[in-house]
Amino acid sequence: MDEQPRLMHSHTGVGMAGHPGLPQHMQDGTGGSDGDGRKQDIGDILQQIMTITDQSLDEAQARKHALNCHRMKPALFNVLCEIKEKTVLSIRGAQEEEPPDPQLMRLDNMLLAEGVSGPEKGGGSAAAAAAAAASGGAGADNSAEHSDYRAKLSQIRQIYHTELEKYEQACNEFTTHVMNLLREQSRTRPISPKEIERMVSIIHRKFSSIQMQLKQSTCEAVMILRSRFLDARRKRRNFNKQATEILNEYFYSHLSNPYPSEEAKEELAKKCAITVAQVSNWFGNKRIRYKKNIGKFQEEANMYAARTAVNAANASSHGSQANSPSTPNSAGSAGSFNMSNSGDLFMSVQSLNGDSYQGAQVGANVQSQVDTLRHVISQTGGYSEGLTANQMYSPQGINANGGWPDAPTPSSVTSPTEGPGSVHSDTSN
DNA sequence: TACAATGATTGTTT
DNA sequence: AAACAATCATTGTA
Repeated sequence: MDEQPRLMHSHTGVGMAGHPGLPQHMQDGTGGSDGDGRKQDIGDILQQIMTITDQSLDEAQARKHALNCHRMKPALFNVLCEIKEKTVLSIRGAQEEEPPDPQLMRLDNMLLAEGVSGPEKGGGSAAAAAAAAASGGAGADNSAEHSDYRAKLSQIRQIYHTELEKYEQACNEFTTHVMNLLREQSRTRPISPKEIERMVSIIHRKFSSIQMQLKQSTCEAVMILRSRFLDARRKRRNFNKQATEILNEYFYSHLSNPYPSEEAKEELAKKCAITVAQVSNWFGNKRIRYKKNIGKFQEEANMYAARTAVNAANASSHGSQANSPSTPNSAGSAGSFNMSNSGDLFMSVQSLNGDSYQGAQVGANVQSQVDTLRHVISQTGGYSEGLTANQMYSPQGINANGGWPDAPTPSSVTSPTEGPGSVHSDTSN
């Protein structure tokens, strides 16, 4: 590729350097035609080359100086530069364009997004927020983990920045060194400023490839950190007792249709201090595990049913005795709704024994009361054995293939009345 | 330490 | 898009 220029360098270099010391017949160009003479000249030149290392520094400097002062030197030098420019640049010109490396851009983007590069504080908190969102956890109880995560991240960040700085410094040092060297040599060797620039850009490219390795390993470290700290599956915490109770109360009081609407989920999430997604997960898990082994959950079901029944009974008796609006817990309308539907409620319960019961056609509040009262009946009637209770629950709640009846969810049918208020009244206490 | 319980994820189905 | 089913990984307990 650059064989030609290199040959030219060495040739001209030797020729020029040896110029002051050449035999006279070479210098005035008279001995060129003589074959024996030429051989002799070449022998002389070789001899000079061989002894070049024996020269003292002063001697070399003197030769250099003589060379620089030669009257033909500037013109000749320019010509050499020109020739070199043409050959070298035309060869290398093609590969000059450097398209932005997509991988490098990807790494840069990721480092920026993770808060490793970019502004210190904003980046860090943004990453932490993103992490919080990704993990889907409640902000309050894993803030400790997040601070731990942030600490580790800033550690990575610090290493990254010191390394990056080191690389940059080394790159600059090396660049200036090479530039000085080239500039120095350019006085005796045909090196144009353009070529120096080119050399610098080559150096920068080399160093940036080293930087890319640094970025890559930093990205890997961040990914490992993320998976370690933020993979919710690894870091899961059981919900606290209260949250579990709230969820279970809702589940067992809506046993025939345990599909909370979006509003209900939001309300539950709020009450349990968890996310809506977690509520959905919980209900998904609960439904499937309940269905898989109803017997196992019998005791739990009875317990929650009894508890909710007491609440329901209290509410009913209060209503019939004084017809008072409601407890402070439940909104006035919800309370009166329950009250006014108490008649329907018992009708529904009566019809429970028949096949005509259609959960979807009954208001959700009524439905929850029905679910509750099933348990009440099972308890007060002395049906404490699992088998009897199973007979109470499963035929209505779960269809032949094991799923819940394909009834519309409360939200689609009764959301105006069901919503947060009803959740509240169902699960309060 | 083994095992059950449990929250989350993933892939499939509806 | 939501639900289901299977599975993973952690937590709690005997």
